Amino acid sequence: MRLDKSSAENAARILKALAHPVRLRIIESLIDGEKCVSDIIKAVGGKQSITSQHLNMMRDKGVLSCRRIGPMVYYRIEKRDVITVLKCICGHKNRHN
Amino acid sequence: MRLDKSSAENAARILKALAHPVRLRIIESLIDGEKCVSDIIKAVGGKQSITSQHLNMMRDKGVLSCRRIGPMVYYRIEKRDVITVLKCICGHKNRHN
DNA sequence: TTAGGATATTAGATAATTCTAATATGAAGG
DNA sequence: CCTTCATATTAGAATTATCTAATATCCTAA
Repeated sequence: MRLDKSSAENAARILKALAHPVRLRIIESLIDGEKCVSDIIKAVGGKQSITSQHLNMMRDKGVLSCRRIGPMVYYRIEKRDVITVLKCICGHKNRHN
Repeated sequence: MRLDKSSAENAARILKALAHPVRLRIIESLIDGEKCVSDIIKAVGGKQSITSQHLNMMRDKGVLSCRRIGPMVYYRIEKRDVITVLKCICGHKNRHN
């Protein structure tokens, strides 16, 4: 795999962008396609401001991207690998490894 | 996928356990089998105390496990999924998504 | 042009991580 | 017993993440 210092930092940055329960749920809600912010808020059930901050953070890290259509902003998953990561980690609620 | 609040928290906990460059490198160094602490330290090139703290932290979260043989403690990957996560995230140094 | 809905930004408080340096423990040989 | 090598633990400082609440922006219809 050859994980030199800077690739490790890069990978860690992406993983940090995922490592929050609300952010994971946001990603899950976007698996089947883009959604506008208010729909994301409904899906994850959080406050507007916090959700917006999480969205912004993930966009910064390249995990999500967005486009505006009229007054709404639609977010979608840009780094599709995170879906694999999510599925891989979530298959393990009750298993031991 | 059905990511309820508590599964999301669980998944986030594991991802947090991975989301650090040194910890990723520790995991990489353990892919091909268990290693004692001093060999891990050599492999990742960090300080003894910090490496020990990271090892301990990942053991706490169930990512690693260890056994003592004489004066040495051997760590190994307990949650093999993290290898998939690592490979999946690391394949993307230069790709755009 | 202004009002309202949709989203973003900000500042500051609180909490969690990470690092540092020092000290502690544990095993084994002499 | 002591010493030494291997590892763990600790306390506190420094950094970074998160939440809160308030305010700002952006778009569109009237």
